[in-house]
Amino acid sequence: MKCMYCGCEDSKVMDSRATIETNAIRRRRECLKCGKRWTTYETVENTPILVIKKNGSIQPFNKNKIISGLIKACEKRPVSLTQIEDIANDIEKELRDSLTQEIRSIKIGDMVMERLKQYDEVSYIRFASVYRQFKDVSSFIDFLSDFNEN
Amino acid sequence: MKCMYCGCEDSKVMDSRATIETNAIRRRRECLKCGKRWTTYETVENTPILVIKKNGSIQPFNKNKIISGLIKACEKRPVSLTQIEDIANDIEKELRDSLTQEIRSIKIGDMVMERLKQYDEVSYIRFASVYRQFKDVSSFIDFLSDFNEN
DNA sequence: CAACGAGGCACAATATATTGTATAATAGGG
DNA sequence: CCCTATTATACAATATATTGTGCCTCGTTG
Repeated sequence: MKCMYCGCEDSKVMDSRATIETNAIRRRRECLKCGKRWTTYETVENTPILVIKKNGSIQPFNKNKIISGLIKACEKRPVSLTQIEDIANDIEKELRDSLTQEIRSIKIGDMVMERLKQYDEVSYIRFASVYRQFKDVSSFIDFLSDFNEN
Repeated sequence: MKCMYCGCEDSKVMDSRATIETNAIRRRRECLKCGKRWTTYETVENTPILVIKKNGSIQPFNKNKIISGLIKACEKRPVSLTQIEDIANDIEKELRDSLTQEIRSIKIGDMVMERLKQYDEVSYIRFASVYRQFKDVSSFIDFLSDFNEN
């Protein structure tokens, strides 16, 4: 592996240990040229999560779409960015764990609502009212999906 | 490494190749028990970037703080989420490449302004005007830092 | 539709990583 | 401030990964 300091092409492993969950391997590497050391992690490939929108088109899942929607819904409300990130991370984790190939955008909309309700009723209601113009709540996530192309 | 399918503790490497940039190693693994295969990547550890706020306190850099600030500044403006992400990613990359230990929040504020100006003058001006109440532009990033604790 | 690039698969010879054991340093929690 | 968890470091014996070559498939592109 290339040295992250001098750019030298070769490095050797000084130590390698499994992490607690054994889901990753931590290695301590040393550059063969400059002798500097650094740490690497070997982790399972993050296969993109694909989302099927209501019109049938497919888009890669984008956590920031959820975050941006929640930021607007929670403006001036006691929901911190950290909590918003938690919600989005939690949803991503659940989607990855589900192992389902087909994830429908309607499902993601439901997951956002379900979690937001637990954090702040007002944001939840605002969330619903802001997007009242949509036929149903699930359309919201399609709106988020479209945000990319505006 | 643990099998991502059956949870078995052991797997072996079938194939390992350096990626184009030699910044990572891609391995093809096979579970010794269930025989299923998957791909892993060994990459350099993402060491947290630490930001020194104006009052001297230190916080980990959080890309989402930049994104959330830009989302508000670019509402109803022709700046897409993708472009906002590009700005934030570009800043993170520059910070990582700088190898500077000390990154002051004022610097990040400047970097955001500099890039936003290139994307959309109106958002840039709004950005400046919204935060006019602060003594100077650089205080904005401290505001973002505080968003976590609101 | 042909060309191309990327990824998956296989094999064999060689070089290198892994693992246990042990000590020290550091950061976070109580 | 101490206890604990995590990471860094070292060493030695053993097991395993790496690398070149070649072929196939799939998706993208001109």
